[in-house]
Amino acid sequence: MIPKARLGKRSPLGALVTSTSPGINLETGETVVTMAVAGQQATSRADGHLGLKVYFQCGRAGESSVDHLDSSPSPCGRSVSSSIDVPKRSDQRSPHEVDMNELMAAMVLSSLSCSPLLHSPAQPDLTASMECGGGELSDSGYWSVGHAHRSPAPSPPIKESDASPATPPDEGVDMELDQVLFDEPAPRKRRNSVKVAYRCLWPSCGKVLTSVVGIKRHIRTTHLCRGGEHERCSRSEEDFYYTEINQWEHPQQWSPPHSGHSSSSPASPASSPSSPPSPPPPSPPSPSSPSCATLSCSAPSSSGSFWQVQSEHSYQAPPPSQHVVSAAAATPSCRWTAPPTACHKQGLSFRVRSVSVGEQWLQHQSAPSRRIRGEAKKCRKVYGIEHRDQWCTACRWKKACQRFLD
DNA sequence: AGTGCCGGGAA
DNA sequence: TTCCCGGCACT
Repeated sequence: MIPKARLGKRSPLGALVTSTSPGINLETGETVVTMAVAGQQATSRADGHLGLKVYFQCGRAGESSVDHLDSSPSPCGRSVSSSIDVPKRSDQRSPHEVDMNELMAAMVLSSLSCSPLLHSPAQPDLTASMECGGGELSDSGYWSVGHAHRSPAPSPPIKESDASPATPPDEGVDMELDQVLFDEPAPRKRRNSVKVAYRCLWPSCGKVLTSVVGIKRHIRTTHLCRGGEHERCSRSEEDFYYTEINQWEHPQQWSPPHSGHSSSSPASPASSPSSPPSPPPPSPPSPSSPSCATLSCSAPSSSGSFWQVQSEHSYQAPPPSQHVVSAAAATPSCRWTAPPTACHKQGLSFRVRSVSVGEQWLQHQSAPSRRIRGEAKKCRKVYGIEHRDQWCTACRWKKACQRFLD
């Protein structure tokens, strides 16, 4: 869900950035996955159990319309559309084969839509696509390699109820935006230099595993569904309870889970997102519950990308003469709180919150361009509008107050 | 609605 | 450069 209020009038990419979530055509039963990134749009349509088609289209988002395979080529000269038609096998395909087709489609989609530098076969889109397609393969085992070595955080769980277009957790898009907006080649870099592990966030657990499958299974079996009575929670809730941790090649940059700095680690019960001693098992996120959706979508993944992104609010940059509050040195109690938490430090008011990459993008949209509203009294408040002549010059000119600095 | 202040225009 | 203000962001 993109809050329209703070998205800004225009995208820094110069184009309307949209991201539609996978939807299911009720008439045809198709699963349609559409991505639109900065003028590129890709649509993946998985024909349920009949076949799989991937549509990819480059062109302006505004003028593009998805070309179906059997339609004539796009009349738009700037649009290049291509499609990959996976041979149909309508006769009793196992779910495994369906998933493999979706996997292939997602791989093709990823290779087409991502920048040439992103050539890893295990793209975050895979996860999104797979899960959007209705089949999460993580339990089958062969996904674990891709998950274990991909750099982005595990994709938020996309439930069947997430077919609503309101919440597109398209991490592929977000990653692209992330790179574009932050001018940061980090994800690409991390791909080569980071090992990924997954840590259980269950209070007083902190188990670290190297694969999503493993950590999910651990959570599901150990914490959530002891005995596996609920099939449902095994599909949805374990994502809440693990986080991705990046182990950099430089060993000193990654502290073990139970090191002395564990107070800042998500495994600490006191600082974990589900810090209450007995965290109520979060109900499966539903589109009708924004807070739940935000939490569920952001908590698992943002924890993983947390280390890279959480201090990038440029408006938090201290004045030249002041100290630097680094992300790593932030108050631990503020770092791992899922709900928005305000930290006040030496007059600086800033928020540290676990957010998804998309949310971070939104924050970066608004944050750098406008300084945070100061809490100090301003000339207007002190002197009142009737004594405007006593205001500082900046206040008189409706500029940032120079007299009562924050 | 009130406030802070960015961006931009006029002098 | 100085001064002013429209309008957005935020509370």
